[in-house]
Amino acid sequence: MSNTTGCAGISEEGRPLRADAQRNRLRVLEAAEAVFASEGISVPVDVIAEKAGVGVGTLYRHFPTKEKLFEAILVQRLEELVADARGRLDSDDPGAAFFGFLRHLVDEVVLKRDFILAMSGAGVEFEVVAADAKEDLQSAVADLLHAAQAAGAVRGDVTGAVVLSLVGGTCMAAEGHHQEAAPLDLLQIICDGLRTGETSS
Amino acid sequence: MSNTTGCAGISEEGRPLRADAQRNRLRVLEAAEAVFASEGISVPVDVIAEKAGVGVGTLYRHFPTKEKLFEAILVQRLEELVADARGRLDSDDPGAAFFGFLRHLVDEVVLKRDFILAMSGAGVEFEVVAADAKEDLQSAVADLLHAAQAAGAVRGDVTGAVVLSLVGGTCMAAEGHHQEAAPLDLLQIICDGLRTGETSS
DNA sequence: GACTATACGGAACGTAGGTTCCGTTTGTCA
DNA sequence: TGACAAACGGAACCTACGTTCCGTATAGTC
Repeated sequence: MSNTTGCAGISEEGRPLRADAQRNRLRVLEAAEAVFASEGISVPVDVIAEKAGVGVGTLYRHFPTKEKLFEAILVQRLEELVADARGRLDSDDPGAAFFGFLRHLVDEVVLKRDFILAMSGAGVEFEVVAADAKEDLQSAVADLLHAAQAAGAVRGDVTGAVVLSLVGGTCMAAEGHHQEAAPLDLLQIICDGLRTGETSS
Repeated sequence: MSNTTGCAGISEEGRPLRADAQRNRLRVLEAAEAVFASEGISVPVDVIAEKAGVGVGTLYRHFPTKEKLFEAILVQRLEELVADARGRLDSDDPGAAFFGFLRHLVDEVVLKRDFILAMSGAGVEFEVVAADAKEDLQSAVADLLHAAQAAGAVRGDVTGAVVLSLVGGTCMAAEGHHQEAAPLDLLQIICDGLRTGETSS
């Protein structure tokens, strides 16, 4: 909600941004998105600045902190995911909608290595608080889940948090053991586990 | 195999260690184990040294590098796990043996936050090569898995790598979303997914 | 075209953490 | 007990990285 990405054109205090500033802000965001996705959150800011074709000073003019920059990207991504999830809510096959979204989620996260790491606080130092956006995602997933449960496509004893953890874990695992286990294979098993009737032994 | 832990008593070149050196080496290992487990791999070495009651110089006398120190611990843990897995191999209920080991694995890893992180290369900078030990674990898990599959307790289309990734992911996920999703709940679902007959849609 | 607020670049700063160095201490052996 | 190699401690060093500062460049406006 809180204009973190800046809606590209207006500065923090309402003053309109100069044209070059607007351009650079965008460049930084794009570069950061690409670099974070491919290298992870721990890339030095210089790398981002260079890729964006600006100096670090410029980067810091737009984002007070590396963490804030990352948060801006994170929020944007989470919002996209939420939109996607909401779009599936009025499907007439809630089970397919739910599992389809999980697949989408995994695809997305695997492509953008960075942000699961952040969401799970793996980077340790990063305690990003894109809290609003995160909660939105959680509630959207919970909605999908409940619909799927109501339709009998998913066991009743799981929560949205559990689902998100499972998917997150999958992505993180896939991240590490590079080729060995394809993320979608892992997801398949999890989905099967979610489908099963209640807990066995 | 390759005496990374040092068998406490003999130095790299075969010379016997002085009594105090022997003692300190052990203290460092113990302190490191505890600290890595509770704080993660990124704790400063000073912390470990302090906890061990030695200076950093001493620490470095025994382990040429922070990474090597960690590797020593890692190898030890992996060996324990392998032993545990092997001990379950001659059970007369291969399914229970397999799932029991997974549960043990999760318990262990959750307690020692550090080493899944390392195994999955999440720390980014850490590219620990406890390769031998890791392969041992993989093969032990594969053995358990195959027995369970032969007994019809586990679906046939999964590999040891997949299982390890799933379990690893579970632990990492549980690590992040602290209370929200208990690791054993997550594991339960994964186990159910592994039990199911072959892949559905 | 001139003026000024805005923005830029990148050198410089501060800190954190891994590693090394070396003067001091201590175990071992005769 | 004396001598000496082995080991110790921790200050100092070095590098990496986030962040700040300030002199320079430039978009917007009259």
